[in-house]
This record gives sequence, C-alpha cells and structure tokens, in this order.
Amino acid sequence: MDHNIPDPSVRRLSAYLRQLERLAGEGTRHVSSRQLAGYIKAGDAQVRRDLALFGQFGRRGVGYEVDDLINVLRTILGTRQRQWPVVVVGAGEICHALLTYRGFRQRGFDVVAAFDIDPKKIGRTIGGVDVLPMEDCAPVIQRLEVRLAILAVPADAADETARRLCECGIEGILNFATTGLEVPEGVFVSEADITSHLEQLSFRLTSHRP
Amino acid sequence: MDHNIPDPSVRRLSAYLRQLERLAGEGTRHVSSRQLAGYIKAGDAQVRRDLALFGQFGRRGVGYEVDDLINVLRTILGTRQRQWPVVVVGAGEICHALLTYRGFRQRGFDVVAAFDIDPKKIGRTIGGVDVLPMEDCAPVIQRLEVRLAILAVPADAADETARRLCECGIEGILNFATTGLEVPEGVFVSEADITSHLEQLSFRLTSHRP
DNA sequence: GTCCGTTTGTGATAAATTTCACGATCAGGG
DNA sequence: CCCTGATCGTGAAATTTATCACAAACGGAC
Repeated sequence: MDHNIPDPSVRRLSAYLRQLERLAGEGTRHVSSRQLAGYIKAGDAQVRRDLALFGQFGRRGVGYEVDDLINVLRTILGTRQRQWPVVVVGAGEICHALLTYRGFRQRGFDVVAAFDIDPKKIGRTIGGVDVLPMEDCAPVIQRLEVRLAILAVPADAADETARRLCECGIEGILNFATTGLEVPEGVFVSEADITSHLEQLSFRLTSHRP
Repeated sequence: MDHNIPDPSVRRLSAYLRQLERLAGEGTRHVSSRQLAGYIKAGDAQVRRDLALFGQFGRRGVGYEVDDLINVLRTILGTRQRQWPVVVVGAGEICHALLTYRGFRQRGFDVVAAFDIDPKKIGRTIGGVDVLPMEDCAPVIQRLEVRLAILAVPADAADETARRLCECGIEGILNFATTGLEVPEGVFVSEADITSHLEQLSFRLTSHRP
C-alpha cells in the first residue's frame, strides 16, 4: 500500500462516505458498487478500484456492508481513530459560520480555538470557542497538538499568516483566501476559495466554440 | 476549440487568474509560464498547455502580458463579458458570510437575492440583499435570468431544494451541503462541503503504510 | 447438491493528462 | 547585423487515471 493515491480518488472516498452515512441513517445495511457509483458521477468499476487501493472490503455476489465500509473509509481518511483538533485563523464571517456549525465533531474534527489580531474580536466566545489573540497561536497549537488550520483572513494577510502557521507546526491548511499560498515542503493546502468554485460553474455554462 | 476541457485545467485557470490579479495589483507587467507555475504546484509546460487549449496568448522570448492574460482568462471563465447574478438558498450562517463578503462583484458575480423557508429570517436584509420566501424563487430567478445558485441549506433539505432550483431553470449549483445532489442532465454541481476538504487534509496527514 | 443471477476484485486495455524536448520567436547588446 | 539568453507553442513520449470484461465467490431457489 503506497503513498501515491490520486487526489480524485480521495475526493471520491469522501463522497462515498457521505452517501454511506446517509444510507446508514436510513437503515440500509448493504450497498453495491453500482448503487454507490450512481450517487456520484462515476462508474461501478471506479468505486471498486478506489477501494481496491486499500484492500478488499466487499463480498462477491453481495456487495458491501454499510457500517463496515463507513469504518473502513473513516480509517482510510484518518477520522476513525482520532479526533482532529483544528484552529480557525481570522474571526470574520466565515469563522462565525464555521464555529456555529455543529457537524464537524461527528465527522472527526474539533475546532478548539480561533485567532485574530483585531482587539475588538478577541475575547469573544462563538459557538463555545474562544477567540484568542494571534500571539497565542504558537503555544495553543503546540499544547493541543493541532496539525490542521482553517485560514479565513483577508487576501492580503493570507500568505504571511500561512507562513506563521507553518512555523507553529501546522501541516494542513484549508484556505478560504483567494490567494494561493506558498508553504514549505510537507505542508498540504486545500483550496476552498468560493469564487474559484463559482468560476468552475460559469466556465461550464459558457460556450467555448470559436 | 472544443468542450472537453479537463476539470483540473479549469481549476488551474482560476488559480492563474488569482495570481495575475495579485501581480497586476503590485504593478507587474509581464510574467513567464515558469513564474506562474511557481505560484501553484505545477510545471511551466503545464501552464502553457492549459492556455494552449484556448489559443496563443504569449510572446516567445518574452512571456505574457499580465493585463492581457487577465482578460483572456476572464473571457475563458465567462466572467469578462457579463456579471453573473447568483442566488443563495438557505439564510443561515454561510449565507450571512456570503452576503457580507464584498469580493464577489469585482470577480464577476452578483448575489441578487437569498431565499429561506423560515418566517423569522424572511424580510431581513443582509449586506444589502433581501431574504425572500422560498416561494418567490421561481419568479425572481426567471425575471433576473439567474443561472447560478449557492445551496446552503441543511443536509436533509439539500436534494429536494436542488431539484426545485433545477425546475426554476438553475444550471449551476455550488453545494455547501454534505449530501451529494441528484440533478438533471445539463446541470453542473460544484462541491464545497468543508468537511470533505478537511478529510482531504487528514488523509494526507495519515500514514498509509500496511 | 446444483444451477442461476448477482457482484466483487483485478488483469488487460483504453483514455486522459502531464511532462519532455526542441524548433521558432523575441529583445537586447556589441 | 548577428549573437546570446530567454521563452513560447507543440509534437511526441511518458505517466497517470479510468474503463472493460471476466473469473471467482456468494446466496437463494429448487
């Protein structure tokens, strides 16, 4: 089992997990690769291949057991054994939305603190999470062994803030800023810029014939 | 010039545009494919290939003119000629964050209305945008010729709401819900589920050796 | 116990995407 | 004017990713 798992496969694994959780909620016990493929835009062989990257989890002639597969996928994605502590940097509107969203915990993520440089925001508590001064980020990250950060600061502060987070030992950044980040080797960035998402859509709705 | 532009290329085009806008802001006039590639994780040939899918925009020995390339990319992505009206469905925290974000307009998107079913939310104005009852979505979408929607409702309402939007003529949905959507042929969906993004990161930080 | 319809796992194949490598073009300097 | 260093555009090659297709395995019916 090697390290070179393609990004698209990992994205699909998340998507499978979403569907399986829904099926489990509805009481469904078994599911086939064909069904699972139907929910997202993919073929059944694709589903089996994605899973085959990590082992054999189904039974021929039967399919997959929903609960089993949920556990398998959580293990693969790293959210089964542990709860990941996460910090949010930048206590603006996005931060507010993140801190009041109750769904992270049950999916393996736990927002433990928010940071900002604005004294007016520092000291507040949003959704049970304290907004702390940016200076405190290093000790908090180290003490709580935080490896993931969500970056929700204005574009012009993003790169500098990211650099600082990496110095504190952050290894994965979910980036809501519009800027691309420059991070050291070994730090992963996932881009969540909403405008880019909208551009994907406007591109597809725009005719590209000469 | 055909229709089969790979998704990864479109994502990178957005990323190039982000960098170019930054460079323009700093007063930079010219940029090479190598520089542009340096900002995102890619090779210089990759940059040139992506652009070559649509034409020839550089000058050999010189590189690309920043302003020109910005216009080219906006044209390609569909945000140069027109301003895209967008509706947000679900007036929760995410909606609040979207409506108070001032950056959409300058990138070609214009949130024209928000919808909700909760009477307590209807009638408010957030960031200059009115929250309207869900019943009004069909006439508003048709009158303003809205083709893009941002879906920010709870997971259990997502699929039904998406179906309804498609009936109103929506052709592209940016989906913040955790559920995968089932949409008719010809409707594009871009997934923005934050948990999935975090899972991408936790996967990469999790060791995958036997 | 055997047959039948179903579904997985996977080798082989096909398709898509990325990288390589080089000729063509350009600006600047001597 | 011609040489030099830089850079694009792109055919060809390499690599990665997705699909096909079929043997193996399973449950249920009879």
